Order: sequence, then C-alpha cells, then structure tokens
Amino acid sequence: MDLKELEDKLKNFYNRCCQQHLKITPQRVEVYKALIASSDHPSAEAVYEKVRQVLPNVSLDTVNRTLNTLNKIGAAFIVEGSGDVKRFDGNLENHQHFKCIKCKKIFDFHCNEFDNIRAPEKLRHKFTVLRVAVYIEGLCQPCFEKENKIKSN
Amino acid sequence: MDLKELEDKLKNFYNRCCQQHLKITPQRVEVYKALIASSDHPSAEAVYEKVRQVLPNVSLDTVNRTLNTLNKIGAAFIVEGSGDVKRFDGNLENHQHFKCIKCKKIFDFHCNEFDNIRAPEKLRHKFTVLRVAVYIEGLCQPCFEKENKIKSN
DNA sequence: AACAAAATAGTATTAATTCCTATATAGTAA
DNA sequence: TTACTATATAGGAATTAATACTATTTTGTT
Ligand SMILES: [Mn+2]
Ligand SMILES: [Mn+2]
Ligand SMILES: [Zn+2]
Ligand SMILES: [Zn+2]
Repeated sequence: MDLKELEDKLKNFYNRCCQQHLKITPQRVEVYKALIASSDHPSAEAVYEKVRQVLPNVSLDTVNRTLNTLNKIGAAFIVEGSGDVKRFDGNLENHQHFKCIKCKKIFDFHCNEFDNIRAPEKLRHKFTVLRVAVYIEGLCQPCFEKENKIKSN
Repeated sequence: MDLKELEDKLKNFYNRCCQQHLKITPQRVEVYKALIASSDHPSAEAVYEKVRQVLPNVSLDTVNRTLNTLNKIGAAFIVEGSGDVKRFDGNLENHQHFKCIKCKKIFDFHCNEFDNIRAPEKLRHKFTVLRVAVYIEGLCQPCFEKENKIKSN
C-alpha cells in the first residue's frame, strides 16, 4: 500500500468517525492503521502488540473496544470461522477467506462468482441481511505434510 | 425425527466410532444423541445441561472433548460464525446458516445453488479443502424491531 | 479558556476452553 | 468369564479471551 492510498483510507476513516460522532483519538487511529497495514487477519492481541510499538501505554481493552467499534461502523469486520479467537480484517474489498484449521492462518483469495452471491429471496424477507460470505476451510500445504508425516509413523 | 431415523443415525455413529477405534461410552452416546436432537446449534454448555439430565455426573470437559471428537470424525461440525462461543451442529444434510448478530440465534436454511459451490481450482491446488460454507449474518425480525425502537427514542 | 461528553488506562471479573491426574471403563483376547 | 490394556472420564486447576468497572484524561465544541 502506497502513501497516497494510506492517506485516502485515513481521510475516509476520519469522515466515517465524524459522521458517527466518534472522536478521533491517537489510539483509534493507530489501531486502524495497524489493522489496514496487516494482511494476516490479526487477533486483538496481535493488533495490541503492534500499536504498543507506537503508543506504549495503550491498553488491550482499548484495542478490543476499538476493533469492535471499527466493525460496528463498517471500517473493518470480524473474519468468519469456526471457533478460535476473533480475527479482524481491515480490507473491505470483495474477497473471500480460506482458513487452515491446524495453524489457523487465514488466506485471502478472490473468486468473481462468489462476489455476486446473494441471500435467497425467502431469507431476505424474514431477516435483515448484513453480510454474506463464502467460507472455506481445510489444511495449508505445510500442515497437510506434517499431518501425513505423523500418520505414517 | 422418528425412532427409525434415530436408530439409523445411532447405528451409523457406532460404526463410525468402531472404524476410528473409539470406544462407545454412555457419555459419547448421550452427547451425540443430545446434539442430533437439537435444532438450535447448541453450545458445549447447552449440550452439557442436556446430557446432565441423563448422566448427572458427566463433566463439562467430557462434553467439550466429545463434541470436538464428533467434529473430528465428521459426525458433527462447528458452525461457522464471526466470534462468539463455539456452536455445534449434528445435522449433516446439505444446508446453510443465518446467524443473528444480536441474539446469536442460528437458523438453518437451504438454497440449492449453494450446495454446488466448490472451492476454485486455484485454491484446491494450493490447499486441502475440507469444507465450503455460505455464511449469512444479520438481524432476525425481533432483534431488528428492538433496534429500531431504541433508535427512535 | 472552559466545558461536557466520550474515550482511555489499569485493573478486576467473567466466561470459555483446555490441561492435569487419579480412577474407571470398554473392547479384546485368553 | 476373567484378566488385561488402551482409552476415556470426573473433578478440579489453569489458561486464555473478552468484557466490566472506575478514576482520570482527552476531544470537539463553545
Ligand atoms: Mn481478508
Ligand atoms: Mn444447521
Ligand atoms: Zn496450516
Ligand atoms: Zn436476533
């Protein structure tokens, strides 16, 4: 991500905050910056460690609270998955996730067909749909190899 | 679910256990029965309460362990979602989930188109795909109404 | 500069899940 | 049936994740 893109995103984020009457605090900005700079879908703990390098006194609670706020205002979201700790994503572009159930790494991928998936008519009448995701899980290459090694012992 | 269906599933479950060299214990059977009798995608805690009515001395650890075992051998799975406590599903038929982000209720639905979704070629080469799910979240009717009530105050 | 609402740090608490270990049990083979 | 062994369990401790509490600080606004 180049400087221009970062500035754009930040300006956008400031606007979003103003609209929602959220104050622009150094903590909020640094959490947001740490998140959009990550491509590994970090946990709150991981974001905390990153922000701490800039704001050594930031509290984990603030990071947690802020990440949830980002999710609420649509500046980020919680990655879908089965179990495990919450993982966050600041990349709002259309994309999907593959998660390794062993090492818990989450990989972005993109499949055009999946972008256009909509909730069925029936469902949209009964519920307020806020998000539709295609979620794929399995094993990454290294984990698959390890698994086989163990089995053949 | 009628008696015949239950017996079928149990027999099937016993076979699955034998194949995997898992012992058939009363705890295992009751956890499995409690799960397939539920349609609300219970948490470990909820299954625990149910099993306790039959086996008062069962431990929460055993329920947790057993649910994870069921997931591992493919007799059940962990419902996909963003955050929150683990929820389990013993219904192996093709279906999808809608989750209300407020009350956390999980609703089954079924959309034929979604059954045939496969991981893209590219991904299948790089990873071992074990599961593909379409996950939808939003608000259920009652939660949507409550939300609006609050906003208009 | 003054103010009020909102946000934060630091800590405590709660909730979820896993780990530990002595005991009990299921499946197996005599 | 009985004896044996690997597996599973109960109960409690420990760990981890996430939230709640509260005094203090800060932001956005007069
Ligand atoms: Mn992503
Ligand atoms: Mn289901
Ligand atoms: Zn992996
Ligand atoms: Zn609801």
